[in-house]
Amino acid sequence: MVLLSGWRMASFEHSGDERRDDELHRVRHSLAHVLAQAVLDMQPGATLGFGPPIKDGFYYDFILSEPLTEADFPEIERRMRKIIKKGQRFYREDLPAAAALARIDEMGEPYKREYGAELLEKHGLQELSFYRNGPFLDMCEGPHVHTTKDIPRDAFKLRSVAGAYWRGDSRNRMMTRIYAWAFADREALEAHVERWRLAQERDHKKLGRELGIFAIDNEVGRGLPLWLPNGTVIRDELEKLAKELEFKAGYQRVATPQLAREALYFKSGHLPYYAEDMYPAMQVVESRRLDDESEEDEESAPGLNDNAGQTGADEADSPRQGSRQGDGVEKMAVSIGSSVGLRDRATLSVKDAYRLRPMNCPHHHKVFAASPRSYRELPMRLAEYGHVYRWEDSGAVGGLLRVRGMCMNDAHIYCTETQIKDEFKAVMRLYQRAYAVLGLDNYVVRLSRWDPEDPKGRDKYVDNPGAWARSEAILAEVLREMGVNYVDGVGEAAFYGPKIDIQFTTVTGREESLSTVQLDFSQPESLGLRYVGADGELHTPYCIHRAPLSTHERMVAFLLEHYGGAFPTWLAPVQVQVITVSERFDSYAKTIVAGLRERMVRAELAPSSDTVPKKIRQGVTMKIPNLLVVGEREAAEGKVTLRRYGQKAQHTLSFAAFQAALLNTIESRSLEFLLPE
RNA sequence: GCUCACAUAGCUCAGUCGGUAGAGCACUUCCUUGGUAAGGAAGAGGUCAUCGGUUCGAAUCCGAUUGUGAGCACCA
Repeated sequence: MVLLSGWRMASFEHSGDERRDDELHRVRHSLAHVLAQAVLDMQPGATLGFGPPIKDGFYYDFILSEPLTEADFPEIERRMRKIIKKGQRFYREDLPAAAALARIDEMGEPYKREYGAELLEKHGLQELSFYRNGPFLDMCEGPHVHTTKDIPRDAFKLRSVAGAYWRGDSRNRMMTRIYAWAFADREALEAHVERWRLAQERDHKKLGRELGIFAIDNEVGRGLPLWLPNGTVIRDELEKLAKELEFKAGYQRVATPQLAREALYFKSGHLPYYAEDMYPAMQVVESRRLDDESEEDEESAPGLNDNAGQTGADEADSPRQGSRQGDGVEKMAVSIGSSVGLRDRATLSVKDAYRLRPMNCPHHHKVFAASPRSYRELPMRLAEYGHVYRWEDSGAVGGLLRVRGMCMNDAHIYCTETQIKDEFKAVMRLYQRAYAVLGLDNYVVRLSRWDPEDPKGRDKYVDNPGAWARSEAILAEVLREMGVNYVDGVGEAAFYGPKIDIQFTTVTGREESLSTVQLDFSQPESLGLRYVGADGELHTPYCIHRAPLSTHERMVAFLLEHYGGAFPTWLAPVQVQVITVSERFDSYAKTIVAGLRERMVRAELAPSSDTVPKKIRQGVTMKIPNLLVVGEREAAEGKVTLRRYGQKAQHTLSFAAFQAALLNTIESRSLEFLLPE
């Protein structure tokens, strides 16, 4: 290896950042270069994007002439190991702006060129750094290992190939991204892969099928889950919990329809801001037969598609609307009324249009508006587990996490400005209580703010900078006063105001919002909500939107993964299963089951034709929390033998004692079974 | 929506070179009455996602569509 002038050995530089200087970080970053070298070796014309280290390894983005698939992984890995074995040294060179750009031009890397120019111009860098190892040259800020021999050859594994937009912007070209795991040694890699494999076992889609929680049928529709009996039990229990907590917190329940006329959604701001996320309109069409001789109304026939003309929606401006037509949206528009004989000579006009609701708030606002309100009624807290429907992108829909029809633990709190903080705190306490009951503690609180710099700003957020600043300050104050740690989420706000979101990570490593509390300074005004203040004047209330228990869909998905399907007794679809040692004890078992069911315990008798081990196995497979084994010993003395899920130790106790303990466990929603002293 | 992969029984999967479909579990019936993770036997169950093409012949090869998964973008 000839050391070019200007190049120095990589290991001499230090960035001063402790994490970045971390050895594993260097190894991962260097492996990304080794991967790129191997891929360029196989496809000499490939173009490079970014190739950074990530939390469990690294990736590299390419534009390839021939698609790579996972079938190519063994060959790529083989070449990578070969490169590592060569002991290529990493050399660094810093070039001043002009020379750096010339160097990138020589490299023929248009994406590196774009980024390099941006670093120099926007970020004001004076020079750019380059790294070379063997024949591979990359514009890169480092750091790297000293030589490829410093990279363990058996501690990385290519994971998956995926598409990713250049600079994370869907207007840009899609590149091919290769993800890989990488660790300090083989044991760490294998342990990680094993943890990852175990996590897949907890995937809610797998557990949901195995435990009979939900099913999705394509004839019903994508993202429209069917709740099976076991899943419906969990929903009912969650609703019961929410209703109790909300009743105690002074909420009132309401019930409102799942659709409304379009005009409501123009006023609320949903159609101007979120039309592309709503199901298409259901149009009420009026048809009138034409006489053969009078054809003057011919041009009004296209009115069937002329939704905008009727409603004022400027949907032509929505860039996504056009692309969705291929998705069958046009065909889904429903004609109500006289659709008979449309092929005959008839003229059509849209009389009215309805939309499935994407959110419950406009309906609740209308409940508020149903009668004149006084400040004495505030804060008014209106709650409903409301069904909403959203036209999620096809690529986003999956399992219970992203669905097109969902049921939300929703409520809207109407209050005065001075009440906002206390109400927000009360909501935060309510979700903290709910989470404590459910045993959830692995979440992150995010203050979701608007992004005034967002190029799509006007289309994405209500344009009222002063209100944004005030409301964001109130939320930050609430969090500070409550001593809640939170992360900043610029650009994560709702269109009508900032939010406090509770973020969870799924077993597959994806972060999703579970709960949300939002401050709305926009909708009450646009819907003309008013109350009479102490001063006798009309005022507009503030509105807090909140969903501590999320949607049933998302909450059950998280709970399935959180508990690994083994629900605490109060939530379990089957709380007790009775297993008889022989059919001779069926009548005793039936008495037990009937007694428990009389007290609303979800108890069942296992089928009697199976052997005891088989019945135990099935009960365990279904993750039933409490199995009761009864035979001669128990029947004679009115006892039961309790076998708790996941525990070898068993307890034989009188049925009366068991029942009392069980009812206590359920009543208190304990995560553990409360055995008698 | 985008990139890549995948689609065989309710579930998990096999199916060779293109020659007319297989296993285990689950299900049904019968036998077994068994004390802590699969007792035994028999039976039933498939338009190989859909549509089209190539071929004497397609689960198998090609194309389109739909769906699923991973990732990206999106996410009230």
